[in-house]
Amino acid sequence: MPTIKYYLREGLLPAGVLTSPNQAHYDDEHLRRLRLVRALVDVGGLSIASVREVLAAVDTRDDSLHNKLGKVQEAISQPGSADLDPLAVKDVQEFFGRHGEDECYDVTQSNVTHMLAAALSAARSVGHDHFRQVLDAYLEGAKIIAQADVEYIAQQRSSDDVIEAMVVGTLIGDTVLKAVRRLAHAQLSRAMFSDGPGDATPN
Amino acid sequence: MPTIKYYLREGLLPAGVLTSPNQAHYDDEHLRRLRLVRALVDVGGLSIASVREVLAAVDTRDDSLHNKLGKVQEAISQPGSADLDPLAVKDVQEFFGRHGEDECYDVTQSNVTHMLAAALSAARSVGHDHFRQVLDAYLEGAKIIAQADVEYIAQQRSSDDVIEAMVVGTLIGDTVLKAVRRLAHAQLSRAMFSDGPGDATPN
DNA sequence: GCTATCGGAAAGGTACACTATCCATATGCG
DNA sequence: CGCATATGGATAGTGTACCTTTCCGATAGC
Repeated sequence: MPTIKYYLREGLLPAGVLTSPNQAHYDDEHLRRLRLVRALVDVGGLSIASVREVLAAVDTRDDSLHNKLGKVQEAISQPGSADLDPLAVKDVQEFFGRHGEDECYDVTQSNVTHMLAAALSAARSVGHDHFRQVLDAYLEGAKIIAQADVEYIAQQRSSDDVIEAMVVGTLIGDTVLKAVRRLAHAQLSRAMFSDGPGDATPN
Repeated sequence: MPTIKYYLREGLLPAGVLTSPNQAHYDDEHLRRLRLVRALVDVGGLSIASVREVLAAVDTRDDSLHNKLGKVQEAISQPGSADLDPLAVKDVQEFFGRHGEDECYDVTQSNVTHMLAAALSAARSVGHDHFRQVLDAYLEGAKIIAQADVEYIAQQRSSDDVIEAMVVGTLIGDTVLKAVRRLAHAQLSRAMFSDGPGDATPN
């Protein structure tokens, strides 16, 4: 309960309707919003400041759906470290060139591309400059996943629901994907290294 | 430099060889380890405590490679919130049943399955109980991605390098995948909603 | 009229990741 | 030899983020 007061103070939740100077009314929409905030913080790992940004983007009224989706995507994608290895930036540009994306993004401009470059930069710094080899396969897998995401989002009725489903699907999807990818790793590791059953328990 | 001292204190870096009471020697291995720690913290988003755990698992000597990989995977997979929606647990079990994984994992036992259940639980709590629809497609995409990961890891020479590549590839790969998935989202959104060029810039 | 509760504001607390200071030793330079 | 500087090791302090507690005045309900 004190946490709710805190979120109200931070502007993450809209104030309730004051029925009297000391009585505010909160409806289901408030509860829904609260749970969304908790999901963003707990599962999405977003900071309070990021959540505020996301909600602001979600609540924007006057914009095309595509643009709004883009803005929300930026808000839910926090950039990595500030200083990038120029070689990593080049890796990203080459990757974009390979897939005809070079005209749509400026690597240093968007949070998403910055995230990608920061990750490859980090890989380079620990001696894994060949990690970029996996990029094409990642995109191939990501396309399948994104297709499912889009299909899921397309089930929503209102465009407000589309936006919210996009936020939830992207952030919770990140975690789901993390877990599923690890399951796939374990499956492959089992297939490759395990001589028989019995030593595949994770503990 | 003060940070290095801090990491030494916290046991994240091995102490240097004391050539004299006030002079310690650090070699390339120390530097490599330091960069690994930085990558885990900065890109992987791991806490200092988690990094310590991961390094302990990495430095374990007496274990089969497969088991060691399993232990390291647990260490780099922090579980979600403690209380899970039982329905979400059932979702995960059904998912496992569908893919013949039901014998290999106890949902509440492993960090990875817990992560998955926590994410689906969060989805349910915000009214997206149908998000589990995407699971099968996620696995399909994840298999392609995991295949690339395994191929990358298999390039390593020593089994120590395999373990390290697995840590780096998994954690940095998480971020890379996050970014690539968002790119795929944008691509699809562009294809679906954009009437023409010009409004596809993220800013 | 009396108590319990609520909204709102301000101060306090906790956890984490550093960072700064101190001190004794000891090395390198003149 | 003597002295400034640097180093390892320990202790204490800093900054940030996310809550939590406390207080206050007003009112709702009995």
